[in-house]
Amino acid sequence: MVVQHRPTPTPEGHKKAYHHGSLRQALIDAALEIAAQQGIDQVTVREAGKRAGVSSGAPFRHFPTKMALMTAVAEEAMRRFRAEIATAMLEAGEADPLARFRALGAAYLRWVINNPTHFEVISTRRAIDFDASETLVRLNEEIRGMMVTILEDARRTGQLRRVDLDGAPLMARALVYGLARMWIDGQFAQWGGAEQAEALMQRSLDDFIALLAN
Amino acid sequence: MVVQHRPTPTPEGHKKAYHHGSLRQALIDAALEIAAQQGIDQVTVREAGKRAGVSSGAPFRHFPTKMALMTAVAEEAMRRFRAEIATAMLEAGEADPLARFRALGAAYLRWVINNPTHFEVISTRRAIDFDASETLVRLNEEIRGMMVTILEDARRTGQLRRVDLDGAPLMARALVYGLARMWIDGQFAQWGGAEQAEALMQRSLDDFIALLAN
DNA sequence: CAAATGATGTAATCATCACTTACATGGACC
DNA sequence: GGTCCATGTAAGTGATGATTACATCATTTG
Repeated sequence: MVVQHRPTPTPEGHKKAYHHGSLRQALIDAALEIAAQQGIDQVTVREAGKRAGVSSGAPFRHFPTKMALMTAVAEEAMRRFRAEIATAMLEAGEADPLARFRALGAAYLRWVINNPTHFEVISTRRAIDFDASETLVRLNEEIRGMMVTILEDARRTGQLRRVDLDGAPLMARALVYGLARMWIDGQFAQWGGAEQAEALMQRSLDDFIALLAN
Repeated sequence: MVVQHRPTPTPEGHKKAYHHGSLRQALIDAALEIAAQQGIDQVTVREAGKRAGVSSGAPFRHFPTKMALMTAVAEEAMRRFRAEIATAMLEAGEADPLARFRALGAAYLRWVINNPTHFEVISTRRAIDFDASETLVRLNEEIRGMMVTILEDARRTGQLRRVDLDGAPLMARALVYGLARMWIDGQFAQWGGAEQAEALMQRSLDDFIALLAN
């Protein structure tokens, strides 16, 4: 269920307050929930309002358009996505660059498999106004930067084969993004469920790293 | 404008016929046109009917739902896509397998860049019922089959490095699909227009082939 | 040839959606 | 206590997918 956000929790038995308290966040949470449960196209402003316990017009006090709401949803999703990757990077610690690259790719793909519709929101930019959100642009750039830095490290320590510095990051991004989108777009369906797909993806990642390695 | 399909052309001066003649194909063409001009989400059954010169209810005589219309649209798009790739394969002729693989990838990516919304229809399966269409399943499998065959040839002739037979095709697909979707999803926007994006993609393809090659 | 038939169109209608407008509520500040 | 204003409600607008009842006309058939 949707978590009710109230800075001053209503005591038991009190009648419903006219003002929600933190409707904005409640709407974002509700939209994330609808997306996860029923898919991105099933998210409606009305339903988000309903789950937050307000009327169909109330959300428009906080978001001028549905796209603005979905953009806020994307920011929340992107924060979670980046957090998962950052955690994996911390766990990878001082491993060699290609091992760190593998950890990053694996964390990326695992999050996508576990949160397909949330990844769809942030990757397919159809429902959001990506460039209007500094947060989205920054977080996206941070994730890209991590990958570039790792591959630079790999090159500096002589782990990379004969690919120039510009070539490897784009290739790596395209591969990981391609695997992720193949999952989102249902092109892994015939190969079984999430576990099997994740295994195939990680194997592809390993194959790629084997090609990259010196 | 939308081409009017009439098996028995109406003589000049005649009043408009009550029956369209080939409304089904006209609707598909109209939907393709709307998608190309205004994006996939702007396609409405009403507008497709309007461009075909019929009322808003007429399309439902030929397609039970909007999804059925979009599935037919996807079939037409997929036919064109496969035709472009098949032509490139013919032109590549008897070249060595990796050169043929490059030609396939380049043709794939070129078509995507020139027909972004049409590729979006067939890759993002959100608006269509992919599995319900034998045509879509077959054409998709044909394209995938071409790539697998080429990479098998490459392996047989000793062109491939140390990747097993299962690994290379998935990696190759994911890379090409990833580049294509990055374009569709607007992740190449900061790097310039279509020409520059195509150059970057083909360079990535070349880098990948260099890694694959023995 | 003329009537029956069925495919294919129209017009009107419905429910749902994003979004708007007019008004109601109640907390914060003086 | 009174005023202001952010935030909510209720009702309504126009677009859309889809349905229904009816109109038209090509084709078949006696």
